[in-house]
Amino acid sequence: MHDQPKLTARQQEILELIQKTIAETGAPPTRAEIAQVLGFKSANAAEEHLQALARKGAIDLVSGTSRGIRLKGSSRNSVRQSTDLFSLPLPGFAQLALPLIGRVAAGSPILAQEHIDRTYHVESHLFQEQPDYLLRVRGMSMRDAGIMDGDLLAVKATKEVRNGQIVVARLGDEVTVKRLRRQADRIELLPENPDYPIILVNPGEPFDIEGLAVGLVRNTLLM
Amino acid sequence: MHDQPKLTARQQEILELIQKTIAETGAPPTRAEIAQVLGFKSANAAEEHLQALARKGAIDLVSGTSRGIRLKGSSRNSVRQSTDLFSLPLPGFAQLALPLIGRVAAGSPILAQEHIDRTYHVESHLFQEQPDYLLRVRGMSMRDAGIMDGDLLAVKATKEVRNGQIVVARLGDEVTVKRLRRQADRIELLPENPDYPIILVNPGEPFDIEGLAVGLVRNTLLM
DNA sequence: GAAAAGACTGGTTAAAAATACAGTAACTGG
DNA sequence: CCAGTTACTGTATTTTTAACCAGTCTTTTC
Repeated sequence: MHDQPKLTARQQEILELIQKTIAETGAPPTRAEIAQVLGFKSANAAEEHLQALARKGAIDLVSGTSRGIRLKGSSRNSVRQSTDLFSLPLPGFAQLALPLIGRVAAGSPILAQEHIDRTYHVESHLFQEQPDYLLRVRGMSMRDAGIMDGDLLAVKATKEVRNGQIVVARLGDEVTVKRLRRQADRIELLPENPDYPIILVNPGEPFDIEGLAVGLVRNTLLM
Repeated sequence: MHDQPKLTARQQEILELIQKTIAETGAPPTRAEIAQVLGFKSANAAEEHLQALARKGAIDLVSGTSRGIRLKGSSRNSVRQSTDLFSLPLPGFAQLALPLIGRVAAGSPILAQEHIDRTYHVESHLFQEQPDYLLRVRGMSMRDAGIMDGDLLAVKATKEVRNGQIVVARLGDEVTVKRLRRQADRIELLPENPDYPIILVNPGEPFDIEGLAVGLVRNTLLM
C-alpha cells in the first residue's frame, strides 16, 4: 500500500481534527466547523486544506454533500470514540487482538475475513486460556449457563476439548454453541435451556469442533 | 434489557439504515437520503421517523446541524467500519485500566486500595459506556439476567442511573447488584431470580447508588 | 368505537454548508 | 529570483438540509 505524500503540519492538524470530530460526534465536520475550531476567519481556509488532503490521498471529498469527508486508509484506524482521559498507548503487558465474528455464512470458515465485524484488544490474561476470536452468540439455547443472546463468546480455536466443556461446533453449514457430551456411540450437544432440544450427532454425520469457549463478554447490558 | 419503548418494524428499518450508512460512508444520512433509499416521496416521512426514534431514546438529534443523528447506547456497537478491517492499529487504540474489586469490606468505599485484587487492561470501547472498575459478583441473585457467581461486572461509578437498569447499590455496609426500580414512595432492588427476595428501601434507610452495570466479563467458563 | 400513534404525500422556508472567485503574504525548491 | 505551494481573509452564490405545517389513510390502543 503506497501511502500519501507527506502532509504539512497544518494539514496533519486538520486531519486529526476530522478524526477527533468523527470520534466525538459520529460525523465529519463542516468547513465552517473546522475554521471555527482552528480560528480561521474564513471557511475557505478549511476548504483549501481539505482539497490539499484529498490531493495527497489522505481523504476523499464527496462533492455536493454536507460533511462529505471520508477518511482513507490508515487515517481511519486512529478513529476511536473516547475521552482522552484514559488513552495511554504503548502498554507494557501482553495485548491480544480478538476479531469479532458476527454472523457466520453457510459453508465458509469461521475466521474468514468477511465475518469479521471489528477487532477488540484486551489484555491476554483476561481469560484463563488465550482465546483466538470473539463469537457473537445468537439465540437463548445456553441461557441457563448465563450465555445470552448478543453475548460475545471468547473462543480458542482448538479441537482439544473435554467432555462437559462448552464448545463451538459446526454441523454441516451451521455453527452452534453447546455443551459437549461424547457418548460411546454418538456425540450429544446439550443446550442449557429446557426449551431447546438436545442435538444428537451420529457417526458419519457432518460434524466438527471449531473451538472451545474460554470466556464471555457482554457489552449489551445497558438499555 | 428493555428500558426503551420498543421500536416499530419501520423504525427499526430506519435505525438499521442509519447504522449502515454510517458504516459505509462514515456519516449519518440526511432526511432526503433516508427517504430516497426507502422510497418515500417526501423527506418528511424520514423526519417523523427520526423524531419517533429520538422520543424512544434510540438516537439523539442535534438540531440545526446537517447529518446530526447520533446513535445511542446499544445502537452504536453494531456499527462496524466496513473497509480495511485487516490493518491492526499498532499503537493508538484507547486503553482502559480496570481495577478488579473482589470483596468489599464493610464500611469502606468500593474503590479503596485494599479491595483491588489486580488490574485488567482492555480496549475502552469493549463496552458501550466506559466502566471504572470490575466487580466480582457473588451469589446467584441475578442469574436470570445472565449474571452468574464469579462473573466480573463492569461498573461505571455514577449515580446517574435510570429505572430498570442494573446497578451496584450500597445498603449500609453491604454492596449488592440488583435491578433498580424507583417507586413513588420507596426504592425497590429487584433480583433476577425468583429464589431471592425483592429488597425494599424506604426513605431514611441507608442507601446509595455506587454505580451502573455497563458490561460483563466471565473468565471462569472453563472446567 | 374513539383517540392516539404510525406512516406517509406535498409543499414551504430559513439556516447550514459547499464551493467558487479575488486577494494578501510568507516560504520554498530549483 | 521567481514560479509554485502553503496558508490564509473576505465576499458571494448555489445547493443541501433541517424543520415546520397541513393533510390523508391505516393501525393500535384504550
